[in-house]
Amino acid sequence: MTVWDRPEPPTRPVPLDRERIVAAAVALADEGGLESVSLRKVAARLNAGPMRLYGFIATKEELFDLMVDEVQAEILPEEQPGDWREALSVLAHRTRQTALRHEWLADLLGGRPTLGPNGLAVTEATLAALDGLADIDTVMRAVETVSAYFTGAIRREVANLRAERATGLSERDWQRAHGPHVTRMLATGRFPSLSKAVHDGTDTDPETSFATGLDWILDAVATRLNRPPA
Amino acid sequence: MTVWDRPEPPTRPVPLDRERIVAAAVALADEGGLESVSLRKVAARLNAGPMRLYGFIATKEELFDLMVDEVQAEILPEEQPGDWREALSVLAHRTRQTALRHEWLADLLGGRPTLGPNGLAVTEATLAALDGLADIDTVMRAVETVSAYFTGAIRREVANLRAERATGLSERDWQRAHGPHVTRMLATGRFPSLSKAVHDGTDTDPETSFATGLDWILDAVATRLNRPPA
DNA sequence: TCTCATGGCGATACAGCGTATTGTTCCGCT
DNA sequence: AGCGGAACAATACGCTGTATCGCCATGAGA
Repeated sequence: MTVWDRPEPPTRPVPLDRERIVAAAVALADEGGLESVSLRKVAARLNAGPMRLYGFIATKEELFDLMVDEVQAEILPEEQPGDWREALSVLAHRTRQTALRHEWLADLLGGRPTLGPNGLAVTEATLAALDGLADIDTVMRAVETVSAYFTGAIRREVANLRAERATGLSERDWQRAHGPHVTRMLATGRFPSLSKAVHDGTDTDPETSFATGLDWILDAVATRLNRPPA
Repeated sequence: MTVWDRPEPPTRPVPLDRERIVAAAVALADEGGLESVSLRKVAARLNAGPMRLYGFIATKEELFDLMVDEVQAEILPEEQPGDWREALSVLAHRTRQTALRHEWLADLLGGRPTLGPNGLAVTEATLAALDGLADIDTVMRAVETVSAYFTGAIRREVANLRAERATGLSERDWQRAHGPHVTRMLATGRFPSLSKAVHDGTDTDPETSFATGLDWILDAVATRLNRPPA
């Protein structure tokens, strides 16, 4: 019985690990959004049956948690910059960029506490930026305020982006884009300030808008630091 | 053939309308969260088949939009208060309270543009509070910043609330509550600032935390107003 | 070297989902 | 009186997350 007679041993299935699973899930989400991530499709990408995944995750939500943690690795900058303000600003902007690269992240951002290694690292980096510049409680308030801001801002930005994509491609022209409905509503005269804003407002690009709001908030933070611990 | 002989006409089904549909959906969501809102269950509450709903909505997402707009009615205060700062503050706090009454709102907040009548009314009220106090673009930046903040803050608050509920009921004790995982991670020494924060930080109640961050931001807004139009 | 237990894995199954399609039934108009 | 059309119900399809079960390859022990 030579080698040639013996059949190859039945190919043991490619071993799986969380890394590969999460990578597949992220790829799917990048291509078709969160809702096109199904355990079946993820498994299929790895030539496995759906049930195989349950050795590594207990629930679909857990997979989402892993996905979030995975892309949070992209948030941390290579090197921490010098002053607290730049550090926070960089973290915020990198979070935004990550969310624009993985739009589904916007759906998950802030939805659950991020306790994974990368999530903790991001939190650590944020806290570290302000470490020693004020009492702990002030620091925490600052961190929470800043991150609440960019969570919300990113979410809205992505939401608007999708809405624009859905109605056609007009970036300008709220009115014509969002269909006659808004136009009609504004015409009722019940929303004078809104009408004025829509009519006269300059169309600021999202990035500057994001940066401006962030700057305001960092200003506010600045005034609470440095102030001696009373 | 008297009335008594004639059988009652076959009970025509109770007429449906969006209001009743949305009310049923909101009730369902209040009881069991967003994920327990299914078209079948909503319809069942109204003694109807699932397909009946499609006369009033085209898609489940539309139902969600209607639900959001419905509860946004709870945000508008009875009377607009005097100064811009209080107006914005009240709107933010009322949004928060609404989200605490309807936790599922946190899942939807900021997820899609709110173009319904109540949504527009809320936007109008927000813009109106600042109307005339600065050039339009500054006003818009302010509105967006403030609402990005409270969107994010509310989301996180609800997320934490759920996490606490899930792990048991300990409000304090991050560590023991979130299980050994966080404890172990902190013990690695890779997150010094975070450890310090968890260890030494006072446990601020969510409402004050929310209010404080909001105040900071309103301070920041204040410094951009009043400043004469250059 | 043979045997048996073990544990990973695939298949199957189930209940539920959103929605398309297809009947059916009744109302109001001509 | 009869008919057109709309409102409504039933059925069906493809998909979902997950529980369960039975198999079979592998490694340990005799």
